[in-house]
Amino acid sequence: MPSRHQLTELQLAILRILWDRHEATVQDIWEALHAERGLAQTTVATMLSRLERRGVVTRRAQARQYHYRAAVTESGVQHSMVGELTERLFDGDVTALVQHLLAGRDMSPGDIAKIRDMIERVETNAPETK
Amino acid sequence: MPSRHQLTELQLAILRILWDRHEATVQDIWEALHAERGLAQTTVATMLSRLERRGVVTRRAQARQYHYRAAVTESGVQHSMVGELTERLFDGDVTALVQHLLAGRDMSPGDIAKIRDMIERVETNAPETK
DNA sequence: AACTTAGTACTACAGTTGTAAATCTACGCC
DNA sequence: GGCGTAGATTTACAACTGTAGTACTAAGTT
Repeated sequence: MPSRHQLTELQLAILRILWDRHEATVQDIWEALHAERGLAQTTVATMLSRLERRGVVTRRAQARQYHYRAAVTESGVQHSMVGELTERLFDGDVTALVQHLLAGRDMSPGDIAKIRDMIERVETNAPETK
Repeated sequence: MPSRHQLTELQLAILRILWDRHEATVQDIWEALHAERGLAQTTVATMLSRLERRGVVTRRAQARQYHYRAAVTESGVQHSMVGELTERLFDGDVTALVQHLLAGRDMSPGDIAKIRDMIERVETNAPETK
């Protein structure tokens, strides 16, 4: 089990960029973010340093600049954060989470149909997977 | 849309208790929590005061004691927290979240079957709900 | 060799959380 | 009517986050 990731919105925004382009400098990330958020470059740099210290990203110095990479995978983070939420809000019951999604007005009939198809596919391909 | 709830593990633990019993004193909550967490009563009291200040719970004085109630519903919190997570991790795509759940090893075949049934029920009862 | 400059590191600060000790206060009892 | 006490309020503090200004440093430029 990979370590529990507890990441905030801004931290995730940064990670999303790193997942997208595999490697990026403070500049790159600042450019990608500052339109919507109007952050200073130093803010982004500070965040990246802290994430590096925590082991969430890695850096590599090149030509007077750091090049950052995500040290955690997107699906790993999804897994641990969804797991955490399921634990906290639905007492670990994944079906309760899905039930909640189906009951709310968050899904269109199209979405539901899509999920039905996904399930069909899963059950067909691995009907007996323990 | 109800306000965005951003609640931590301990805050949710407290809310879970309030949701369960509708109303509780600091004592009650402390008793329910201290076995697993070993918190001091004042810690619980501090948390409750802060939650009250934030409007997450309400209190009512009675016989030299406060009686607390949740000011937010469980499904409301679920809704906003799941929504937030879906936004942050799956770019708002609920089906991507479900896909993630189906792809991971978080679900047993029984869970999947259960979900299939849920969907069937939803689609049968409200096939044309816009 | 001095100057500019780009980029990093250091410092700072307010707000929140988890944690709890210390203190205040009103009741009920002798 | 003074006193113990149960519960609330106040105060405290370290860690983390978001935010960013300031300082430092090495590279290239003249």
